[in-house]
Amino acid sequence: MQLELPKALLSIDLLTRRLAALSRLADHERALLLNCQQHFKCYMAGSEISGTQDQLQRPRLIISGWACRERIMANGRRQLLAILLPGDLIGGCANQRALDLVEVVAISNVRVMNVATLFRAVEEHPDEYPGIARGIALLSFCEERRLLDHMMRLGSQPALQRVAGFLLELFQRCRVIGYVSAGSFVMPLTQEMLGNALGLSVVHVNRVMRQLKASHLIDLHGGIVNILDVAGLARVADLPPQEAARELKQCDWITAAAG
Amino acid sequence: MQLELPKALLSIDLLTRRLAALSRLADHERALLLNCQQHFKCYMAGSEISGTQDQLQRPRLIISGWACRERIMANGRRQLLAILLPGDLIGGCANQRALDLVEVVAISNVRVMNVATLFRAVEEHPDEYPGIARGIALLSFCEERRLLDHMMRLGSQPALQRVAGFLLELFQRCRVIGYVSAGSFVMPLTQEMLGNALGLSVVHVNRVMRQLKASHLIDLHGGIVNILDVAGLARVADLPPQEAARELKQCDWITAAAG
DNA sequence: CGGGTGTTTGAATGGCGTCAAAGATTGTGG
DNA sequence: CCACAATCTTTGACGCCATTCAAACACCCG
Repeated sequence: MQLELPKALLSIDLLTRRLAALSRLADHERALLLNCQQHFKCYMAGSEISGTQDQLQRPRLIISGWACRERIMANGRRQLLAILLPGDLIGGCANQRALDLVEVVAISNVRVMNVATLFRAVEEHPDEYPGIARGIALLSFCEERRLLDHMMRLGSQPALQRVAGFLLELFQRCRVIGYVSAGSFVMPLTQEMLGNALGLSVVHVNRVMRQLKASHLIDLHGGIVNILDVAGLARVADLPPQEAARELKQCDWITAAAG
Repeated sequence: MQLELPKALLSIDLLTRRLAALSRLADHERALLLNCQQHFKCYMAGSEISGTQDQLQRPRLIISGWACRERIMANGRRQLLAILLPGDLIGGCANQRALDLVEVVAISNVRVMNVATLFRAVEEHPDEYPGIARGIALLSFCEERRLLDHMMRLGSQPALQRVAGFLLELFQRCRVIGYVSAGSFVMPLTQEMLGNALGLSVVHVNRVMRQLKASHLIDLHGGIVNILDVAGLARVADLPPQEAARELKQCDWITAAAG
């Protein structure tokens, strides 16, 4: 499924894919994306990618690995507000978003690429790159929408549906970026992190996972999640079926390009 | 505390105050705000101010009354994502925010004012009205920050601290717009609505309120909340003291103008 | 091999939801 | 003005979902 291409091509291609799934890109826009290759940077799992202090957030693209936006309360509890996957953007929102003041931490080893020159080019000539501008705005829009979805989980759903909905979201997002094969994807989240994201204790996350496994909805071994029954999972998560496939349009784009 | 001024002056003054608290306004910017008086519209308590369908969200300012952004799950549960007070804006975010796709419902009777011409003027001549543009962006920023705060409550706090923190937020916001007198403000939220906002049952909201009253932190009669001990409430809500007074800068502006 | 980290399971406690029913409050019409 | 309905608040009893504590079990790495 993953072709062996030069690393740089693959990485910028990731952004091109995501943008193209959300917006129409002209040829000169694709060319700009290719020209904006910049230096990479790696972060070890657990290290801070972007802190609360950093005033000027440089726009960066996650190339590989998982990260999260996390806030820590005075009582010491951590809350993961969002999970960031390859193809997601950090920072770079001209009109400051509150989300950009939240600490970003690497979950697994993470490679990011600076996309400051790309952003500058688009900001300075917005009329020349309308497709990219629109795509970037939509990426931000999608993240905000996911944030609201997560808020609904935390406020109005019991543990089982929370976990089911969350796994489904991760599954669909991984599909979009081509990280799902045969219904499985690698999930580098410990159950403690899942708990911190979902407002549940480690122990109870474990129990719920067991329940989902027993219901033959998912399978889970060694950090690899296998979604056995998407529709069933969506039913448990209390999602309208249309909602469950919301990001599927992007997915279609990917699969068409791959086929 | 509330002077008897012509209604129209008071209403546009509300926006001027909020913007001035966040950004420096030049004289011609204040003049623009005065010139952008537009027709008002009233909504009965419980009616929908802005639906999910409305594609083109007109920017509107809440002049009086409370509203909320609410989403309803497939299982029928309501989740109030945000409370909107006089001086808050609905819609009008050029680059679509996901929040603007959430239904806005009037809690009490609500009067809103169309601010489309103001927004258009600022969008078409951004260099001419930098203060207003910045102020509007910051208003949106503040709402997003409150959204994240609320998410922290839902995900990482038990009932008592949730309610305490929420009441404190409402208190501070009411102060900023001059709706607090002698530590009290009118809160037109039923305990059921509080529950829907905080992810708690009506019954349990009631119990927690009783507990807060017994601790002499708040008093509550006939829809009027009296905050007896701000610091104590902040302690219960597990907020760092500095955080509790976060919007106080705006408050200072108001009190200085009133004094 | 041993230590560290993550997973899994049990038992006990408690926070919070549900059910039910009795006040309190407000608004409406006679 | 009172009567009545409707809505909201308050309280008790009960049960379940989820947390906590504790300990055993797996896995990875030096």
